[in-house]
Amino acid sequence: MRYWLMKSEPDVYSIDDLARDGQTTWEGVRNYQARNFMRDDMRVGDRVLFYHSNADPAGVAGVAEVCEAAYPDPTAWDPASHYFDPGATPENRRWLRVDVRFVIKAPCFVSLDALKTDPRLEGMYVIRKGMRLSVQPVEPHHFAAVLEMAGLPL
DNA sequence: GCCAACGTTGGC
DNA sequence: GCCAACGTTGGC
Repeated sequence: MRYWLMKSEPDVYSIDDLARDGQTTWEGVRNYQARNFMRDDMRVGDRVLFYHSNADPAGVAGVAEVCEAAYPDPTAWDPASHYFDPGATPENRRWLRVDVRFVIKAPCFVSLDALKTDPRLEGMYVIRKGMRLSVQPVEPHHFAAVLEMAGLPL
């Protein structure tokens, strides 16, 4: 099993929205590196740190699980979609999405500041300067440390 | 809302 | 293939 961190703006879709819905489609990824991670390395059952970005505070708000592996994202060739990409067509679909299901909300929200100050998390992608990837792999020992900080069992 | 850091685009 | 211009991300 692999571990991931996925960013969502809570004003758009928060951990509480996922708890309510139980499951969601992770559409709108428009970065090739993030897409390639989903396409090449993300599998059903992988665990995901659900991260609130562009939030006050930003940080890890809960855990999700991949429940459907990467498949084409139809919003890419839908002109009415916010995520429409003129370069994508039904012939060259370009972008992918996955489905994730709710696992648990963190009893203790783990702020970005807390992530930055814990020495166990040295080198974690999300705390690197300028790291904007919305889908990023997480080392198993980093994942375990974040779970502990969140007050969650392994 | 500001703006630094990045990624993408397109002219050449 | 370079690189300037532009758009986006996301912390603050």
